[in-house]
Amino acid sequence: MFVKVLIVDDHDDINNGVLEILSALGIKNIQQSQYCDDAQLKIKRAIFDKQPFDLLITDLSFKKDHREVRLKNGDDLIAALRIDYPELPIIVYSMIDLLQKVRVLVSKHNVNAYVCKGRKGSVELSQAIKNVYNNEQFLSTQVARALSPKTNIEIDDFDIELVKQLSLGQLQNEISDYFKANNISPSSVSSIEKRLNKLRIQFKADNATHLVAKMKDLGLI
Amino acid sequence: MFVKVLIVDDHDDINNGVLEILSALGIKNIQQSQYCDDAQLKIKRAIFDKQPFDLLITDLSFKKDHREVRLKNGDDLIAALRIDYPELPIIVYSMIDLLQKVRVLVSKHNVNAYVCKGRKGSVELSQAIKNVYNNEQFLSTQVARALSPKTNIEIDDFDIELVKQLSLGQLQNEISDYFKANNISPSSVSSIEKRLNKLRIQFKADNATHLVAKMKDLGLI
DNA sequence: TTATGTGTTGCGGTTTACCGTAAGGATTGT
DNA sequence: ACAATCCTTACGGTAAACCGCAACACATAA
Repeated sequence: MFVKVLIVDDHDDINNGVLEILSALGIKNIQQSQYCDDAQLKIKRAIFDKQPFDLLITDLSFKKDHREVRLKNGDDLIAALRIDYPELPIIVYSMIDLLQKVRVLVSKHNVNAYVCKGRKGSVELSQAIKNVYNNEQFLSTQVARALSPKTNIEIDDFDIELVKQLSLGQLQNEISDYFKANNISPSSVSSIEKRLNKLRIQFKADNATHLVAKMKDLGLI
Repeated sequence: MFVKVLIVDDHDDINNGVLEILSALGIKNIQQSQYCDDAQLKIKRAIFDKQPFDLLITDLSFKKDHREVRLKNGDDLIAALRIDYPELPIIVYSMIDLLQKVRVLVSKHNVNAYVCKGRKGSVELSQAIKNVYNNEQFLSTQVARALSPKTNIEIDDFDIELVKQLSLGQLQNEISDYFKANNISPSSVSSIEKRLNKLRIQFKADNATHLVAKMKDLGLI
């Protein structure tokens, strides 16, 4: 089993909960961080000390507080770590159960497991740890279909960016200018209208505001 | 100290975390629920059995799953309980740190304490339990100012309802009709425009879509 | 090569949002 | 009672969103 594990979660009680799960699995050397910046430092330092962590369990959402931080959430942390340590086993333990999120983390950042906090969170986390130790992937049942090929990934990064701009109060022609300036294609107002129309149909939204609200609810933007 | 306590939270690890805190305070009789409906039943049953709970600690957000539920979140549970048991001490233990939320729960539903999950969640929860036992209120520092009178409660239920309708894709004249039908005043399109304008200025939003996005981020709608 | 489909762009017309102004009604204070 | 003020409503003009149509570019397949 894993020997040295780092838990990163800003909730102190979850931190403790995870700690218990690890203890139950016989893992002795457990460290915790409530900030992503700290986590990154600890991992670097551990390698420098020739006693690297062999598993990272991290949340995604971190509350802002008085402290200035560089890595503001788990996504940042994972992205930063993957540059230097592509082989470090990572388990995400998060409340977020969006397929899009899982997809990006697993396919883009090679996260080894994605466990959703919830009614059976700790049971699943325990299983995930065992799986990852055996070089197997683990996904919570709610998000298991994230990677199944039949899932229509009809909406792409362009769509996300487009709606995000809308949610920031940008007008369609402002978005068009923005896309032109950033070499994002298509960029014409007409194309933007068309995409939005497609998205409105897809999400059964009556207008742009409705669309933004729905996509925010889904956590897509 | 309290003798019999009910914890309601759908996250099993938090449930365990809270359980530990209670144990540390010497509380022996602790029960848990992962569903609000169950919690309500347990409380009713306990009274029927002449062994009522003397403290409730509950989350607000509950994930949907396969089960049909009547009380879909902590707000529902609290509202339902307050009808029958206005004296039951209630501590809310939630991730939500919105002043508006705290305000409603404390002033409208007489919640005895509001603790935000976070970096010091369990420490604060422990303190909250002690306070409530001594008939004192407790609010996490992040939301303590929720009840301070100087907090401008400029936005009222009308504003919330208005923006919520917008987020549902309703047009301004549809909202006007809706308000007329439900005897909500003011109801004219002109007044709706004016209110929205006020809100846009207040929230520094460029247009309705932007406003909805911002208010959703703040959890106001 | 032509044909066919897909995606991008442009344009005109209609609807809705946005903004200022002004009139009428209700409330408050004197 | 009166005036001052605030709130509600109506209206008109402009900007933006929405919608359908058509032209063009590009790729793929017959």
